[in-house]
Amino acid sequence: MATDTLPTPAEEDVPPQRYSGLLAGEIEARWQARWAADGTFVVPRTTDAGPGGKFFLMDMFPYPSDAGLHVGHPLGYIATDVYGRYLRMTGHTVLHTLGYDAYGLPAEQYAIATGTHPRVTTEANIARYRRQIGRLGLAHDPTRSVATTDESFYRWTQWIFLQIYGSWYDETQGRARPIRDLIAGYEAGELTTPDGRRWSELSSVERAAALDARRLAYRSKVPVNWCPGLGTVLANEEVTAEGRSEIGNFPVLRRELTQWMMRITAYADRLLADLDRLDWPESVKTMQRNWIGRSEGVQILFPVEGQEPLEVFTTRPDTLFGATYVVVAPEHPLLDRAVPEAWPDADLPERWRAGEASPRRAVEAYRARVAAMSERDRQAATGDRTGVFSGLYATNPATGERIAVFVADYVLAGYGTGAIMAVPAHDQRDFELARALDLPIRPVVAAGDGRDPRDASSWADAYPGAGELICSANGHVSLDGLGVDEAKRRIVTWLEGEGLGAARVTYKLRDWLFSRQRYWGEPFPIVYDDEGVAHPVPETMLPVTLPDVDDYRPRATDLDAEPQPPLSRAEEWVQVTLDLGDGSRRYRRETNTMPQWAGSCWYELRYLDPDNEERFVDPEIERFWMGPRDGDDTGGVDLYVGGVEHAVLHLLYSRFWHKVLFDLGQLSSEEPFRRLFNQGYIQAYAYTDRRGVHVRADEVVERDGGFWYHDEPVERHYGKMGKSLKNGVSPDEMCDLYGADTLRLYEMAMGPLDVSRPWETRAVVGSHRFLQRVWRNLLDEHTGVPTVVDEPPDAETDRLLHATIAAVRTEMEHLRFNTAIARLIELNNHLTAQAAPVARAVAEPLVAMLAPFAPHAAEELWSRLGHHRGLAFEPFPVADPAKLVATTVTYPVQVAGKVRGSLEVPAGSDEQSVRDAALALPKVRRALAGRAVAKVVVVQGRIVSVVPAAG
RNA sequence: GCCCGGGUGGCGGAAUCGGUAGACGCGGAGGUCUCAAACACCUCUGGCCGCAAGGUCGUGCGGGUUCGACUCCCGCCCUGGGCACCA
Repeated sequence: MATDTLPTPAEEDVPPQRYSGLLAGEIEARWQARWAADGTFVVPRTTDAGPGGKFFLMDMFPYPSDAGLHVGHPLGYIATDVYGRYLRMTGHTVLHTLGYDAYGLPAEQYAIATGTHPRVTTEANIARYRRQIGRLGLAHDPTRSVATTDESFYRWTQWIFLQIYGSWYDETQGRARPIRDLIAGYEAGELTTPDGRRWSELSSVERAAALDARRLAYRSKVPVNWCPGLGTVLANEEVTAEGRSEIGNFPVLRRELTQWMMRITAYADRLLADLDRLDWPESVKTMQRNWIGRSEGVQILFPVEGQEPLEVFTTRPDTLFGATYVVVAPEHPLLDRAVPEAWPDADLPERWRAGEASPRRAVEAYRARVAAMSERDRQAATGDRTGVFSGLYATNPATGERIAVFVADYVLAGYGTGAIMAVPAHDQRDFELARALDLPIRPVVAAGDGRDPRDASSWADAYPGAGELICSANGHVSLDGLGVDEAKRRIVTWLEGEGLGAARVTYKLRDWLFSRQRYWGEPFPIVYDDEGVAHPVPETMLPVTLPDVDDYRPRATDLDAEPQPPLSRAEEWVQVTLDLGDGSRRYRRETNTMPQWAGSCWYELRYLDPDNEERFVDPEIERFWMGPRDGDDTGGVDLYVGGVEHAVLHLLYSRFWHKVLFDLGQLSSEEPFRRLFNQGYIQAYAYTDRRGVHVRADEVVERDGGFWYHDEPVERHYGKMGKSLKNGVSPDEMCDLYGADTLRLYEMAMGPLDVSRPWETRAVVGSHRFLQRVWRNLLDEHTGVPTVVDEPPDAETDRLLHATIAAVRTEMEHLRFNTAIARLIELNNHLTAQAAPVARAVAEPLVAMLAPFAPHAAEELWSRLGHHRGLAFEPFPVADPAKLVATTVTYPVQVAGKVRGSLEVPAGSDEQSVRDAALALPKVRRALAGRAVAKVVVVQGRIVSVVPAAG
């Protein structure tokens, strides 16, 4: 817009000391400089908080993107800052800082596109974030702001990796232990090696393998999303629905590759159980519970002709008599060795054979087809059930029947045992395959929904519900007539007695794929010897620094080649001569890097002790800030605020690392985050013209019930704020226009913290006007001199002040900043309406209460009111209980449930006098219209309800 | 499909041990100031009927409990999010 070409309006019209955006900007710069110079918010490296206690306050740290901030980003940061400032004013020692999650893909992709080193991009982005966030006046400790890309930080990320690598999970003790205990256990014969041989009989390579089999960080061949075009594996969310890479649109295949894994599944039960001890939103706990996916079932052995018995997992052992076939996952190892060369029977149904000449060919074709599909495709294809006969037969251990073993993609290799007993009558998926391949369906639970309980031929779907067991007896056990739960118990008892099965708990949670074929991440502190055995890099040699390379691109190779991470081409770095205790030898470094989650798994700990060069965190300091408080407390950060998008991954991974470190005696706290709060998001309207192209949202006007862009009608929708929708608003713009204090106040006033809401730039002026009015009530707008008087306030104002203090304190404690602000506005509106000089005894508490929200303006007012010490550590006002007691009470009076009048009586009036006064009200008498009074309800201090007689 | 949230004026929201629905803010209308505009300030602002006094309807929909229901109970509808072949 072209305002800058118009004559400047007469500035002298505006009083020089009016609280304008310009003045706010000047004040803010001044106070920020003073806080920085005085080190106001630097937290001493203390382990003594004094009588007020300590508080460790944290935000989820940002990834510094090149797009910079929009006004939605700092919502949580402002909220924690407001709360932190309140806590300081109520005597707490507050630890609050902000670091940067600086490894990540965008910087790497920018490097691929432009050749700029990711470190250059990242550092520039961090600097920009610091400047933008700094303008908001957040009371962070600047000396504790870390970045995950700092050598002094990732050195300890690598160190923690080595701790995990150097540990195993002792199931009997339910905790991680150092690997040397495992070696001792193997040596002493207390623990059996994977293949059962004695430790002393194993070669060095075999010993390494025996240890790797139980390490918490281990290498394994796992199916991954392999993208040959990009030369890397991809995360599921980087693969499109069409099974191609989001970037470049290359085909993505499922492929088994050797990758680093973290044995998070060892912690499944503790990660689940300890959720109950955390003060987290119930929704996040539920998501984690679902993700961990504990289910109790039974593992049952099905004998297979000519083979080892097949183990299946089921949660419905009660339906064992209805198992008419068995299904194994396409990846099941049984298929690698046991599939026969020829069909066992000449007259097999055509559909079982999939048109192939032999089971081996049928299974191979099926496996190849499944392997070519992405996980997504595989799950999308639920409509058409497919499967082939393996040529093998098993025996149902309950009925003794010979039943066929099928291969079908709906059975997943990674869950349970990768094999199921199919009960088509009572499982929908089994039912569908049975219908598709014409397999027998035998009901064993009587359906109570009207269908024929004994003949499934007319059923439209499976019956998964409860009911009475039928057709479920052999010579040794009978379930007939039992309910599902009782039948489960009885069959399990029988199976266990026969040695055919055992109760087992299974989890959906999988081990964590921890390596990436990328450049911009933490190198693994691992080297390999000539035999391919992995060795940890000694702690004293950390960090293993990330070398420079000239090409950040993962190498595009042919389909079958192993991926070549960018680091593999840094030959001088890869080849290393080390003395690991047996003399100098040549080793090759691990060339994968860690995933972006690594740094965020432990950054809260580094905030505590960022300069420590001896340890990742000093134990005393960790105990002080994060240690458990009482019997069942887990310890952890006192309040962690961030978006709900991290409900599962980040918050599960960091819990896992924390627990490992706790088990190893490195930490006193059992959980990283004692209390979690999810803030909502700020979203924004976006507008498209009739071509569907986004137009600049800040140039759209609302008129005649529609939206217009340069006199063209446009359509409005709602979405994320950002460049692509042309609806971004930066905090800088708001600071320029109104000042940071206004922006802070607006973001806190627009709604409860946990609720998402639309941004509305034109509404920001409301918060600005409020500050302007406070300013005008306390200072002369022309001279800037305080106008407050030392006389005491009138009784009404005094009561309102104390009621406000009490209310604001309550709201602040509960993070309800929007209603706290509303109370402050009400108090100030009252002062405005009085149109008289404000008493100092009101002005000062008002300024102090404003300080958490608008710290710069509050400091400025505080100082102009004659205080030389800053406001940051001034005590928050305390309400005088004597002044909270009202002298009169106003009762609304209802007649027949409708409010007809109101009644003011002295506080403490007895019920009888309230009732009499209410009935005497003319409006009440009129509403009664001559009817008799059946009953009068008087709720002390609340309401009077008059019930007229019927008729 | 399963599991969590959430539906209140034109808009963001307030009020839930059941007790005057719409605090506070935006927007809107009118006014003051100004040559004028912007800023600022003042008044009004849920719908309908009414000159007014007042009446009446009203918290997604339909029932219920109660002197009294946004709040509790039953049955729906809509919507945001998470998970999704987990045997």
